[in-house]
Amino acid sequence: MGEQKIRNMEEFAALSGISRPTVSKYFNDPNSVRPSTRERIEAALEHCDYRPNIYAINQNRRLTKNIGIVVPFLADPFFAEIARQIEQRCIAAGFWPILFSAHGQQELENNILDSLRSLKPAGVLLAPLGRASDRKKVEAFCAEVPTVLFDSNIAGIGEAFVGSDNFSFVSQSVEYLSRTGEPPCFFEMRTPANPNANKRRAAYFKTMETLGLEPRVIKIEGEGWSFEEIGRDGARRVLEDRSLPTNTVLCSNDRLAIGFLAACYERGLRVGRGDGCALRVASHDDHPFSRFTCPSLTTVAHDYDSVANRSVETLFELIEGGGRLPERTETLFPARLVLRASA
Amino acid sequence: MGEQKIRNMEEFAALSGISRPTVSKYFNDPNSVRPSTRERIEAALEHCDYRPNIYAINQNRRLTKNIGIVVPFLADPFFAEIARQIEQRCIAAGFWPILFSAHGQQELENNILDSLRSLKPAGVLLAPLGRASDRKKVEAFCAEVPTVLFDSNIAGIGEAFVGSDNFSFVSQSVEYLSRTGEPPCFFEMRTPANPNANKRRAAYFKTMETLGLEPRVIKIEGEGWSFEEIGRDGARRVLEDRSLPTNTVLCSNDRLAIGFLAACYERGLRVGRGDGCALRVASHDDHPFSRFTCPSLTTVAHDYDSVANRSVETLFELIEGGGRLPERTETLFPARLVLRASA
DNA sequence: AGAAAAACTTTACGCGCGTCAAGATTTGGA
DNA sequence: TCCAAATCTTGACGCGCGTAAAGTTTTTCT
Repeated sequence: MGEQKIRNMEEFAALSGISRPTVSKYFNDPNSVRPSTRERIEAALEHCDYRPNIYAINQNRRLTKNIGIVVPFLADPFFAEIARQIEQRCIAAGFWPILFSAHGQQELENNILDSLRSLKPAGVLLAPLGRASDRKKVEAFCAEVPTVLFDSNIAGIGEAFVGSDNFSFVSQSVEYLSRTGEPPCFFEMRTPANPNANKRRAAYFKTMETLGLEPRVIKIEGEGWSFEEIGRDGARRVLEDRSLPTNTVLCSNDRLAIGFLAACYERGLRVGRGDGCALRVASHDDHPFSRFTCPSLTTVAHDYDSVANRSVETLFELIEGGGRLPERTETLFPARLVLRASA
Repeated sequence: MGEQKIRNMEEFAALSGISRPTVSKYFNDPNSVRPSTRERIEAALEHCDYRPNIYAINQNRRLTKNIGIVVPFLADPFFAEIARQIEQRCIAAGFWPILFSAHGQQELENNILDSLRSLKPAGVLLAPLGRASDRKKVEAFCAEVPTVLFDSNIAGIGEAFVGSDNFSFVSQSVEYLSRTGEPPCFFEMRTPANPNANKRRAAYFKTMETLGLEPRVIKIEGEGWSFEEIGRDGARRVLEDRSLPTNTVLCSNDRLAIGFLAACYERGLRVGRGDGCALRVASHDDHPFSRFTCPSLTTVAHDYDSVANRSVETLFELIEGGGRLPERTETLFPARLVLRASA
């Protein structure tokens, strides 16, 4: 291969002995041509590495095969991991995924949406920043481009939402902790970036009420996406003040918990469920690093696979349906308690 | 804005009262037209949100404004962070960065290179997988597309390399550790994924020799990019066997060290430089999580900023030079020792 | 074997923009 | 004020491919 220099489909068609429109048909769907024709084209492809010009292709299609994937913060391995899974599924389905991260900034999220408009994607999978999102711009975008939201919901925006069931997360952690020791207080940011945090707080109240226990929430200061640092600094203060109402802390998410554990370690507080332990700490997300914390973190896991799968499936349905779904569905997957050493 | 529906540059030109070729000129470089003309065009842009069709643009350019960014493993926050910095610099310079991750797999890296060829990028910033890379394919790619390697070097491939100076990393850590306690043994994977690991081992030998100390290397088993797990499992074995030759361990990189610390914690070994500590552990990279380990990790930091900056600058020079540089340069930035609690 | 169906070839146009050439207009400087 | 330089307009072609229409060949099925 690589002998000839083919400049366009015309030349390639001549080389293969098949007419250009048929070759074009082949590249759109290899199964749409007769097997014997397909063989001749593929034989020709062995002799040169011709590939159709994607810009010319996309210019003449109303819709491209591009799929935009937008996450709020790619430096969080949680998003990197789910983006990876989504990416692979799009490729397997013959689409061209393009990954974007807003890096926690509204301005960047807006720029990404603008870029995506230019790309004329067949569809977009969007995990919005949440509180920091420019709601109107996201809404306007979703009205133009077939979009499925994932991870973080914005009511009424996008053709569908797929995510994890925050109530399932929190009810499991709260029930487990209450059953095996002191009921937990809830440790979170005062102004969380992500709307899931609000749902988790609500679920905490609800579950504590159901169990007949008194809820206690600790709100810490901090802005942005440096959750570990915010969690550590907040924990330092709480431990300094000795203001923890219980010996059991349920963090809103694993990244805060990672910071909490760091603060505990600094103060020489032993965390875990053993006898010599001063505290139990648990959390939610099953962050990729949570199995390597000290102690390893008891948490509640997202069903990554299902969320990625269903997000992509829903987007494909949306694309096949011409960009609209009969109604906006919200799919929530239950979580799974992961017992480790910290609680 | 958003009143009119503009379908192409022809219509937009009519609306703005400027001829289409001049409008085209404006979009290629707003400063290439007379200020009064620019104002009229930009006034028209207020009334409608016209943007040129990028596919039509790129079809008629030999080179696009795209820049490919390829990293080996995006779920590693180190790469996410450096990709972010590179991305922002490209955008600031008017380019379109497109981010790809090989997710540790050769097949994916090859696919990415194929995709990039189709994108006709102005240039590519490539951090190759390293040992797992398909050397010939990477070489063939770099011969076609102006490419700057970063982070991980492959001798002779690409127009330039920009990365960190592994000798600087290791000499600083070894000297510090030897000066303040027992000299370190070197903890690494037997078959490291990344060529930097080999350079670090060599630097360890060299530095130990210079200091007149006997080098001791611990090689652990494991394949792939789950370094934390590999490090933890390797450490478990070493601690179980009591086969550590010294009380000071220098890990090849932070992710191995994170696993090492987890294993120490499991066994109740106190890590740090204090009196009650059984072990000192240090490492290299200043991974974003290394400040939140227990104890926080003494490490040697990449000069992220300089590496990102110089990579991008070098690529821009390459692009301006028409895709070739006078000679292949290798730029190595020194590292910076970061003292924390673990050593 | 014959006819209908399927797949192909030929021819041609259009997509939206880059870019060139020739001529008209505006600008800046003496 | 006048001229050269800079900038603009007009008109036209080409990029590589999608896609439609009309006619031809091949396949499939009875």
